[in-house]
Amino acid sequence: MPRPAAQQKKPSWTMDKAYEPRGMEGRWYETWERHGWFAPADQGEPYCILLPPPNVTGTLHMGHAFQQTLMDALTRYHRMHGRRVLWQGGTDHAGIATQKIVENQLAAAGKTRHDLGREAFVAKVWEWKEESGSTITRQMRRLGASVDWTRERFTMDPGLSAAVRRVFVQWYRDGLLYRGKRLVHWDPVLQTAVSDLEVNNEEKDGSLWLIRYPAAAGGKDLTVATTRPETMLGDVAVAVHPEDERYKDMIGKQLRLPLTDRLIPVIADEYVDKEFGTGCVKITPAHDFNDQKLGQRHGLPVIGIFTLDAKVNENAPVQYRGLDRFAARKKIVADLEAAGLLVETKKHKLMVPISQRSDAVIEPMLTDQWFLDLTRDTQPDGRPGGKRAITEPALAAVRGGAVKFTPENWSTTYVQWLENIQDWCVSRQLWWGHQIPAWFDEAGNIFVGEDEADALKHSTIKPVGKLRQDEDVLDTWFSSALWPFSTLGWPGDTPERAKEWERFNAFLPSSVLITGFDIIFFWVARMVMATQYFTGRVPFHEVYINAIVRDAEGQKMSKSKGNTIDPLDLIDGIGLEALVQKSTAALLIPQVREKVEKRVRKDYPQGIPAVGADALRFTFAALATYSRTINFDLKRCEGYKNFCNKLWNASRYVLMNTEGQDNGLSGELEFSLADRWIQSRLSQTLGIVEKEFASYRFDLAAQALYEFTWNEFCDWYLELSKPALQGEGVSAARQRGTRRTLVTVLEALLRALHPITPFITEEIWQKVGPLAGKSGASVMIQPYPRPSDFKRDETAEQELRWIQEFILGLRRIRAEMDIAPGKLIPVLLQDASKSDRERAERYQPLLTFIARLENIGLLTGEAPPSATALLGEMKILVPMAGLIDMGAERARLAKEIARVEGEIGKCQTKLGKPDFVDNAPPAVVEKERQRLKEFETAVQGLKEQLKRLASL
RNA sequence: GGGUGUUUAGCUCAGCUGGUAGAGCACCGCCCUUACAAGGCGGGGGUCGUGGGUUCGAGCCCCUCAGCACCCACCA
Repeated sequence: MPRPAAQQKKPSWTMDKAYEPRGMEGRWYETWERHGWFAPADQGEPYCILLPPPNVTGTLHMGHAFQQTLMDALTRYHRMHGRRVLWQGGTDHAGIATQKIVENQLAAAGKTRHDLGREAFVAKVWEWKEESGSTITRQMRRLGASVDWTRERFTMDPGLSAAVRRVFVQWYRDGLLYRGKRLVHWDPVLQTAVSDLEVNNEEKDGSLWLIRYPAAAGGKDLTVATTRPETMLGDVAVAVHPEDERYKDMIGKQLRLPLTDRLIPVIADEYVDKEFGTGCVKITPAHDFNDQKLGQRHGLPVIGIFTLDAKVNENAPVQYRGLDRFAARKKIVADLEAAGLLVETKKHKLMVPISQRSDAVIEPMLTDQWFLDLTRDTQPDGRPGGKRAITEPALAAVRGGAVKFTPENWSTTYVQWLENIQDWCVSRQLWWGHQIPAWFDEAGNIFVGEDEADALKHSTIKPVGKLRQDEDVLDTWFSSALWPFSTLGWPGDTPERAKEWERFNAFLPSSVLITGFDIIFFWVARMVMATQYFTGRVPFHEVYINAIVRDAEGQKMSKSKGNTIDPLDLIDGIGLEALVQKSTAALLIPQVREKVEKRVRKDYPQGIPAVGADALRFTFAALATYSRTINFDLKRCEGYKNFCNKLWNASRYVLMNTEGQDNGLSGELEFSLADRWIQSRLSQTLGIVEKEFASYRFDLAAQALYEFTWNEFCDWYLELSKPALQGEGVSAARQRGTRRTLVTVLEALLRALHPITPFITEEIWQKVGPLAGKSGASVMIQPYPRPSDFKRDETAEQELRWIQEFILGLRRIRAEMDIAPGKLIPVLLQDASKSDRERAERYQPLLTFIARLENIGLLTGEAPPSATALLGEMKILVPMAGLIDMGAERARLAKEIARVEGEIGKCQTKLGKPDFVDNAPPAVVEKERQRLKEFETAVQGLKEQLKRLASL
């Protein structure tokens, strides 16, 4: 068959034969960024997403990549819908993490931060930040994240720091920030307080020691049970339950505290559980949260026995001083035993508080700290608005639906935490961070203000001597809590910043926050609290809680397990040796190294193939169900790379057939059935995508696009277009119609896929867009396709279903009868209805081409021995004449009959129940009857065929 | 102790208001057919964790139990 001239010549289309992501991705990203297309448009309804600012110390991990893929998909999707989109990016100064990195560098040189002094040390951290702080933002670019980098912020920027000071001062002046000597979670290694959220409780095997405390004067000795014998040096009482008959007579009497010369009272408190241990509890208010409360109730003294690095201090007998708390424990237990006071040592499982940052065991420690009041019902001076002024609005926002969680049940987690919240310890004994805007005079008076002058101005008292600024800095999350408004220029409602203020009004509240459940308390709740307090607005309308990324087996990814994957290694690929090297480089313990190496070699015998950013992104989208974990499987990722390749090759086909041709941009157009069908299917698909994007079901949106692309566009439409373009006797108008459909459907599909797979769609769109009559520099600034852009056509869908069944029936015969794919076969139609005959006539060229038929005939008279396919009541016969194996066909028919009879049985049972017929909606009953009828017709036809074959 | 999620094919998961159990991967055949072997065509495979209830009808709604996972709190 002669090809059109344009195809015979060297084709002008220039796409490589196989999809190759390397190269195109960097090129396109650079182009997008250079053109400023990530910046919000000047008009349109605002849409804003806040990037959870990654730590400047960080590198991109799978969790980031997943989360950012979803954010970018939404950003691009809404940008293409003509909205004024801001994806606000930036990084977090990450107090402890960052300070530790620089301290470790110093340690390598044998120095500590104290050798440098505060100013020089902080300067050094800034230096490090300028050098290394952009690693993660570079990596985000590789992923395609369309963050507006021109407005990137850092939590220690001057503007954000000003916001931090303003907030601190305002809360202080509103009576919600206070300083006090309180028991806090103390990290003895980092030597700073941490908040309750930064403490993990881990179950450990420990002991329960029973220790006898002798009676001082009369009465009996009491035996206490403790998991921390060393704290006995700070004991101030022994508590028993007031109703405990065993000890009632001892209440109010004195005991001799072993190893010391102190006398302590026996007190009664209902806090004590009679059933646990011995029913006698030693009370150490300085080093236990419960004991502290109890001590306060009873007006007991507080005796701290540890230094800030958790060594025994001068309050203890001299022989224990200077011992580390664990060494002290050993010695004390030994000494008690020697004194005959250790009654028993039992094995005991207990929860040990561990610092998230250093893995050190937390020591409750009495220190001066700043707290944000989240619990008091009234302010100290009785001013109005003090009734949980910060937390109540945050609860109301979620309860009232102003802030909506997806999946919805996370709101329960949020609400329950806020209902039981404790005051937030916001001060940290670090150098890297926002230094607290408070000053002390030499008499210890506190002056709070945005600067020293402001602090003095607002104070009613005269400072004594020189002022000295509080050495401490604020918890990193303090500035993170302000992110929704500090990044938009707050505080700054001044004329010279009018433009910025306009943005503030446009983008606060932001549209949706995408984040992990692990920081609902750390960050989400605190943003709601702070933003409402200072702006009167919620920070965002919706919170989408994304899943945690696990490995293919559902295991948590961790470096020491060796099951982490670097998203960049997926994008670029990595060889086995390089991967082994990289996975083990940071591991210090030889056994762990060995284990990890083994695992890597087993999991990735070939290393990791390069799949490109688009395939990785598509994988994330496809995995993004409402489930709370997703298992990342490399296999799945490779599958989506194949999808990209499929799209690539389909595009090559389209270009091959349309480039340099008359694609019907003008002139007479006639759309074939297939043309109308694929447009209808696309319309339907776009409807699903729209719905699923709106509900954050990225998996379903991705699935709809995947299935349309592969199962409908490629598997059917492209095949159906072949006879239309290559077949003989097809009118020019009709060929134009098909070419027009090829380019318009593909062009729209590329736009539809762009938010998920930005690079490949851009690369192809550059070629396909113009053919579809689109001008514009990039697909990313084109309008997103709408369902109404393509016509739904129910008739075309029905017609095409008939064609598909016709072809599928014949394919099955071909496959099961083992007829070569190229072999032309004759077909006879039996019991064809009028509409069957008309369809067969109308689509004869199409069917002949696709199913490789010799001809289609209508059966007149007796049927020859044939293989049979059913299409409704019609039988499609392939006469056997040398082609068909009779035994195989009999077996095939028998199998099919058995299947249909099974269905008939089910239908009959159902319809045989009066309950069903009488109670089910008539439409359902009718549908069931219809099904039964169809099955009966089918089975009858099949049986006839079987009988005919049997008689031969 | 309080809370949440989860249990569907060999594996990983969909199944949205109850009405004929699906996908990808893996597996088994046939095929290098000029868009694509990173592919095409065909096929096998599930009593939906257990026990009950509601309903004409339950993978889906209610209750029981069990397994798995996570969060918060915590008795020294």
